[in-house]
Amino acid sequence: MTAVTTQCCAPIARAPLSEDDAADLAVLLKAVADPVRLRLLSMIGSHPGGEACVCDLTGVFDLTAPTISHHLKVLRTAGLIDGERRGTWVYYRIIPETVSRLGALFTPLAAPPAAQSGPVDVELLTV
Amino acid sequence: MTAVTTQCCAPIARAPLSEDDAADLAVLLKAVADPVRLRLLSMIGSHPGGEACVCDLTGVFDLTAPTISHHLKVLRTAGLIDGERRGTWVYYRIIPETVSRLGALFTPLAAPPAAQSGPVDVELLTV
DNA sequence: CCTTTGGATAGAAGTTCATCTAATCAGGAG
DNA sequence: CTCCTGATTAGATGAACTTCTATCCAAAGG
Repeated sequence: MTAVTTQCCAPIARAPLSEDDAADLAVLLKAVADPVRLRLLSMIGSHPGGEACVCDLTGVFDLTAPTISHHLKVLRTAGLIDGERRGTWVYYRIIPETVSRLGALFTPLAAPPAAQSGPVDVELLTV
Repeated sequence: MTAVTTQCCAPIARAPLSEDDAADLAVLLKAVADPVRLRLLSMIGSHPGGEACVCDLTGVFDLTAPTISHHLKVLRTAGLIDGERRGTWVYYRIIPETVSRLGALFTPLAAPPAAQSGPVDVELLTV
């Protein structure tokens, strides 16, 4: 266990964020701060096999294919998903490291109403 | 323990998000998807006593007071912070429940490179 | 080769958002 | 009461974002 142990606050509430870190994280958060992209991310992540074809995604929304393509590109540019063409179709899958980076920002606030049974060990990411 | 136990994926990667849930969460995420608001949140949360006066916040940024006030209002409207006037000054503090709701969305993806020692119990929030 | 289908790119239109200046509200101090 | 300071509200402006249509690229089949 190489992590720093804490039982208090989320990283975001433990020390002031630097200007650079805040700018970095804002880019990442902006990528997921959209209903369509949030649903795309969850559809890709929960798809059997861990990956989803674009053709599985376009039909679900009331949007044109280029719009879906645009949103996938935003997620991809942010490093949240990765895509690969195999033959005719393109498959996307989640990049867990980036997703967990978001979670680590807000999570270790522990349980606010009823505290967890024991102290929670938290990786202190360098963002 | 009334929670569902899992050792796999973040909630966002476990089941497709409904349209309504995605819209709700996008509003919350949009509130934190800004460098200034991210820093405001972390400055308020990490301030001694758990609360910060607006006067502590305005000087740090290269922005006018009304702009800071606007950002604080966005955070407040989203339910991430709460403010109270005491005499001359207004003090803001974090609402941990809302912050942890964000963390719960992305976190339980476990440790991607090296798995945690044991399975992690995760509250399955209804969002 | 030509055609068809899946997907991405280019550019435009409408909307949302961050920021400013100016004006307003709330408490204290003289 | 009047003035000063802390903070918010109102309105305007310019940039960024979401979505569209039209076009283009890539792979597979006839």
